[in-house]
Amino acid sequence: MGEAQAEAIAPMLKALADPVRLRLMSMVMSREGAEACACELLPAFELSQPTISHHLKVLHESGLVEREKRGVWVYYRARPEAIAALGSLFDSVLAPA
Amino acid sequence: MGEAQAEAIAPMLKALADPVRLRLMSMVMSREGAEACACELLPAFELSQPTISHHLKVLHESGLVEREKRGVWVYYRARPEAIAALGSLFDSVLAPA
DNA sequence: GTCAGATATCGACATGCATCAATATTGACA
DNA sequence: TGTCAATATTGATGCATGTCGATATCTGAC
Repeated sequence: MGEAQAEAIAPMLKALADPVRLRLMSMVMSREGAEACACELLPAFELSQPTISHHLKVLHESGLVEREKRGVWVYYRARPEAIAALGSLFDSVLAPA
Repeated sequence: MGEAQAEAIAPMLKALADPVRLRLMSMVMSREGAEACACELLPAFELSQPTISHHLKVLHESGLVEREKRGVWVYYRARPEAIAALGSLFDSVLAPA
């Protein structure tokens, strides 16, 4: 794996490498259509609303989820391309030679 | 995914979520027997020896690699259990419902 | 237009992290 | 025993990050 590829993928791993964001991502993936409203996610944590908003922003900026505002609510949906990129990372890097 | 499981897996992702460590892990996996000598890894980076030693320590403490000293050299080998744990993470968390 | 609720941003704080130079440790060998 | 090479540890520094309270922004309803 080249330096450029490593620099490209590391941010996605970094976004997932936090227990809160891992659970957020898991919750999003488990919803119908891999989509969840921020209002459903917040009550699952004993953290402040700004903190959850921050974590969702990190997931969004890493490309793992996309954001869509519907009225007052904001929905986060998993981006299949990003998931696929992580999958191929495992195939190419974490599979024994 | 529960809070406990997230807290358990996040450190392994965190260990991988650095470009240098991702390349180190990739290099280890690509060697015969998924094992590499620290002396082969160091020259591949334009980083100081202590820095590479530090990154290898992080990979080791996360459980991704094991360490074996043979004479003056230290060999790092991938731990299949850890790789498998990451694989099942993707199956259970990053697969759409 | 005002109000209430959902979400985001800001500013601050403490902690963690990547990196290095300097030094210590370890092991082979003469 | 003494030296050299490989690796680890220490201490320091600058930067990133997780968290919060306070506040701002947006949107629908009245």
